[in-house]
Amino acid sequence: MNKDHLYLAKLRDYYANTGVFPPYSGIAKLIGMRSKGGVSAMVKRLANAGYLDVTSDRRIKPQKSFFERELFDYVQAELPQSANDTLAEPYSIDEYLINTPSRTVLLTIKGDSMIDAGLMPGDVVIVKKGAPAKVGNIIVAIVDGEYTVKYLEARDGQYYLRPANKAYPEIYARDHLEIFGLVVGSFRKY
Amino acid sequence: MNKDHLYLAKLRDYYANTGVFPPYSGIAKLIGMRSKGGVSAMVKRLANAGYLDVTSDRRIKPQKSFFERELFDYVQAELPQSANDTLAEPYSIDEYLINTPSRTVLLTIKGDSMIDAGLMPGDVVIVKKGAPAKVGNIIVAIVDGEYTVKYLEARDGQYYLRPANKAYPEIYARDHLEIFGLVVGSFRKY
DNA sequence: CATCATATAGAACTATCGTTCAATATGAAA
DNA sequence: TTTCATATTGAACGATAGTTCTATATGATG
Repeated sequence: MNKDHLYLAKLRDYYANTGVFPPYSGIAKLIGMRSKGGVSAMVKRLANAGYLDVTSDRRIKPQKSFFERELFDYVQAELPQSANDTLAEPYSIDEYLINTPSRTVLLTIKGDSMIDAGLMPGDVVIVKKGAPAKVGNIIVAIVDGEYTVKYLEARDGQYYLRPANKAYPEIYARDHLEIFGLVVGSFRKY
Repeated sequence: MNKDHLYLAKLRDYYANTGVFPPYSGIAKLIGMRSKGGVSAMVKRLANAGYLDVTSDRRIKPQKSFFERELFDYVQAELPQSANDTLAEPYSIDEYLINTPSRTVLLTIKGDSMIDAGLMPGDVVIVKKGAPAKVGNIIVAIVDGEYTVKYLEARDGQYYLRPANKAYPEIYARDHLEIFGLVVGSFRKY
């Protein structure tokens, strides 16, 4: 068992903070090595394992696996903090939430009209532009030139928008309901 | 008026795709300059403007402003226009939500005890292990060997757990309240 | 304990990086 | 147009990066 996962953890923290990797001498200091040669070997191992990529101009590039996180299960609560975390699955948040980057847009929730759907003011929703929406889906519609996040509903063959908050009225389009995109996810930072 | 904002745009795109900056010769090619000297000057300008930072070991580091535009533009730029969307790359949600990967863990919400806080069953919370928690924060505690996500509250100098759902009772620890970590964010997929 | 594979130390080496500076280009203001 | 400030070119320079190789350390396994 080698210490590469420890090194990887430090590299991840450093990169998350700075957005850059240090030079090999700096990495050595960071992970507690004394030689650049050792770093070079370690980087190659992490590259082989799919976490990093070394470009032709000798720069370290993070790969997908570099951003994977551990998804814990409730069951594991009793388990002591073992070094081996085989029970936690790797998980990439961006990959999980977004699969068509070019058609995907982020939008910040304003107001509490969707609060019963768990969308609080300040939450960011992930919107897939032009995706087909069904009744019951949360969508982004354009009403009076403004974007609105609401449930898409239908009555008597006519679509309308329903907020997830009884304090707000349902919205009926005059003639045509303009749908901007489908809400496929959301996130929030405390 | 100089072209720095164009250069910045290209650097942003490149960085969003790769997670790294090219060497100055590569930047020159990228932005259509013919000399590294010009790049050097341009980088200094962008650093002065607060977008970049040049470290003592001559590495280019993105600053906060470097990422600002993307979130901002996504929210606002989309509003007036509806079709014009070549400003590609989504900024990394992962980067936004997580800054200490090694101490960060994901946990799936079970049940609706935190539903008034906008945490629905199936949502994933981002937990910073061992982070200091204050009263009013949402935390992950270990109760009877299971993870529980609740508000941390205090009464008469004693900590207890409060669900965000009136149908659930408050939880008082027998002797010691074991806190696993602090909830710093959450996300959800529809 | 001895053996073997792998990881790290350390130093020497070369490529390449970013800096610098003078000359030139660009472009706004008068 | 002329003037003036700023941007860019291009080449030379020194510094430092990462590679490489050997020796040593580490640590697992028998």
